[in-house]
Order: sequence, then C-alpha cells, then structure tokens
Amino acid sequence: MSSAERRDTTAPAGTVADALRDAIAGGDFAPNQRLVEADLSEQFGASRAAVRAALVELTSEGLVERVQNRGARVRAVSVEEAVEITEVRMVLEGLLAAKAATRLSDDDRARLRQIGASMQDAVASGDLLGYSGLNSELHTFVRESADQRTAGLLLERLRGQNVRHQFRLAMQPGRPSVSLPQHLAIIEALCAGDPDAAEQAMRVHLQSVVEALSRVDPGPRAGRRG
Amino acid sequence: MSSAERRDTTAPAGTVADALRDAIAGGDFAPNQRLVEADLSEQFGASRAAVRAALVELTSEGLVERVQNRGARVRAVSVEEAVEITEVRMVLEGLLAAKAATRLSDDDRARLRQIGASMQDAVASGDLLGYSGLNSELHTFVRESADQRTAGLLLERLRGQNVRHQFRLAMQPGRPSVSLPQHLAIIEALCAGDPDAAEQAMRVHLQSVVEALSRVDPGPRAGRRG
DNA sequence: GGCGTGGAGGTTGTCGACAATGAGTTCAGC
DNA sequence: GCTGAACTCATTGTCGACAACCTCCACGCC
Repeated sequence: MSSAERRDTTAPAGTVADALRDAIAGGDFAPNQRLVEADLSEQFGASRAAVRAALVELTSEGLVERVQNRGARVRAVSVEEAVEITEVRMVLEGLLAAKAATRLSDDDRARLRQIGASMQDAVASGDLLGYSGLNSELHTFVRESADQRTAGLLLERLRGQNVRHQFRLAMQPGRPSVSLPQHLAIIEALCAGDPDAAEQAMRVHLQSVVEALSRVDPGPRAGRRG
Repeated sequence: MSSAERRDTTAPAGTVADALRDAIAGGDFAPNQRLVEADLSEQFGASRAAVRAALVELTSEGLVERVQNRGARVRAVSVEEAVEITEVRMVLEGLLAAKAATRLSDDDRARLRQIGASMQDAVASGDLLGYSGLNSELHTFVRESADQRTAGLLLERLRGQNVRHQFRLAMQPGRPSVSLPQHLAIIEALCAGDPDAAEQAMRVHLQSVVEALSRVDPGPRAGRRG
C-alpha cells in the first residue's frame, strides 16, 4: 500500500523493476490490472524506457503478462497454477531441506528450535499473522542454509507469483493446526541432520498445502478486466 | 555460425530474443563474450532498443550477464552451477516423471518403448550423437506428458543454461553404458504406470549425472571476469 | 622507475518524438 | 432497430540523438 507512491527523483536504473515488483507483491496493483507505460512512468518518476525494461523483466519472472501492441497487465495466477507452483516448491524445498540438514551449525539448530517454539506460541495464542511470518521465516531459513543459489532463486520467483494464494491460505480457519505439526517435523528432521527425513517432512508439508489449495474455492475470479 | 547470420529485413518484434537465444545455445557466441548492443543491432537487423529488450529478457533467463554501464556478456556457467542446475533438474524431472506415469496413453507407452529400443541400438552401434538426441527426446517426452507447465518452463530455461556442460558430458567415454540402463529403468517405470518408481528412476539417473559432472575436470574456466 | 592524473574513445543509459497497431465509438445503410 | 464500416483515440513499438559513464592509454610528477 505504500510502495507505489510518487517519487521526486528520477529512478537511477533497474530500480523500477524492484519498485514495481514490490508494488505488485504488496497488492498495490490488482490482478489483471492494466499497466500503462506512460502512467507507470509518471508514477515512478522514471523514463518510459526504464518502465519498459522493467516490464520485460517482470514478464519473464511471471508477474506481468504482455501481449503485442496491447500492453501489459498484472498476471493473475489461477488456482490450478498455484497448485503447480506449490508442487514445484514441494520438490525444490525438499531438495533444499535435504541439503540444509547436512550443513547446519549448532547456532542454526538453536535458531530453528526457537522458530518452532515461537510457532507453537503463535498458534496457541491464535496469532495468525505472527504464525504466517514465522512460516516464511522457516522456509527462508532453509533456503539460505542449503547453499543452492539456483534453486533458491527459482523459489524466490515462485514465491512472488504465489503471494496472493499464499495469503488466502494462511487465513483459512483450522489451517495452523494442521501445518504446525508438519513444521515441527521439518525442524526436528533438520536438527537431527537427517537429509532424507528432512526432504520427506518438507514434501509432506507442501503436499498438504497443495491439497488445501485444491480444496479452497476458486476465490477472486481471475478473468475480470479492469 | 548458422543462427547468427545477418538478416535483411528488420526483426518484427521479440524475435531478437529468440534469435539471440538460439545463437548462444548454438555456440555462435562464446561464454564471457561481450555482447555490444550496436553490434548485435547490426547483426540481427534490429533496432538497438529491440536488442536491449532481448538482452534484458535473456538476463533474467540466466543466459546473459549485465552490469550497469558496463554492458552485457554471455554468462559462463561454472561446473558448480552446472551441478546445481542438474540437482534442480533431478527433483523437477522426478516430479514430472511421477505425474507422467499416471497419464500415459497406450500410444505414449509404445512411443516410449520405441525410444528405449532406439537407444539400445544407438549405444550398441556407438552412435553417440544419435544417443544424445534420443536422450533429450526422452526428457522432452516426459516433460510434455506430465502436463505441468510451471515445471516444464523452468526446465526449459535450465536446459538453455546447461547445454554446454550437457554436451561435454555426452561426449565422455563410457558415459552411455552407465546412463542407458537408467534410461531404460525410467521407461519401464513410466510404462508400468508407477509414479513413485518413475520419480525414483529419474532421480537416480540425474543423480548419476551430478556425480559425473563433479568428476569431470573444471573444463573451460568459467568464473573470472575479464 | 612507479604512481597518480588527464584525456580520448567507445558503450551504455536516457530522452523525446513519430509511426503503427488495436479497441471503442459513431454514423450511415438496410 | 440492427449490422457493418469507417473514424477517432489511446497506447505501444521504433528510431535517432545526446548525455553519462567506464576503460584504456599516454603523459607528467615524485
């Protein structure tokens, strides 16, 4: 809500892509909303060429859709796509969990257990937002511990495409009580240094996310035009 | 020098990206070679703006590297990165193999068995190039049968980054005799309609590729600037 | 002789304007 | 009243030129 405000200074360079990325992720632009180059140019205080470059970049990241001579719009990811993305996350994060399990320091283990304890507290006190934050903290921790930049980069991009569905899922009632034990199992396997168990636990968790996504109603329709 | 030849007509649109992609994949440009916008502009008969857009696009695909005010160059992927990429392929193609196993028609199965038989013939007659072609045909077949566009797109991009290493690996003596039974195992599991076995077989195969890549010498030095 | 300084060349970044394309709208004809 | 075509408008695609920047090289100074 605060990322798309006007800027006084001309944007130095590829900054436009970052700003636009944040704005889309932050919900400043609705799915399927048109992204007119001239408007964005004024909004971000950048040249139209810079906006154009940012649009091209975000297109190959899957956040915007561009059709010849018809302009760009925020790409709306359907539930089916969200499932696909989560399936990919499942195997990718499984790989990272396995690699991370063999590389954790004692400090890392302590940090993981701390996250686990905080998660239990958050669920116990019904703090959905805090739990959601700890959730992404856990996944980020695994990603960074694994030392696999290729998978890490892909995951980061996929996360960008999925934030909306991710958010909707997190607000689903009863969701924390099913995901909490899965998260704890992941942490346990990681701390035990067992790569196979860690991968398996991560996959179980994300498979459950896949099923939860499939169960959820189609949600905000993806086809509307603005 | 098949893909990068001069063109008479101005390139219509995002065609430049495709042409440049092919040229890099085809080896017309060496790793770390500078990509000067003006030169490419003349070479492809397109405006500099079009070249620029293509460069941005290929950058986020991981084929070129761009640094502020210093221009673009063909990205050289190190052996370590090739290993990472193959690890990602391992889990992604494993996922696709599992999904494909549950969706194959009788025609598909026949086609798969045919590929397997051709592979055996190629290896028996020492036809390395033919075997290599059948190899990518198999992987492509799995990718398309799985009906998972997200994973499929990621794999296609990763393949683009890895062609060079892939090629060096294929020419390694003794490599076919180890990969052939793995390929046959994949085909068998797919035809049996067993998703777990198919995923496992695919992972075993690509894990072996990872190990082969690690064994191979560092090859053309990739990382250093200059 | 080594090191810092200045200049020259080349390449990218940016801008403004014009042409081309597509969509929506209005108007005539049936 | 409805259909079809032409027109208008908004928006993107393309181009050329200029400015900013980096690199390399030569020169002078310590």
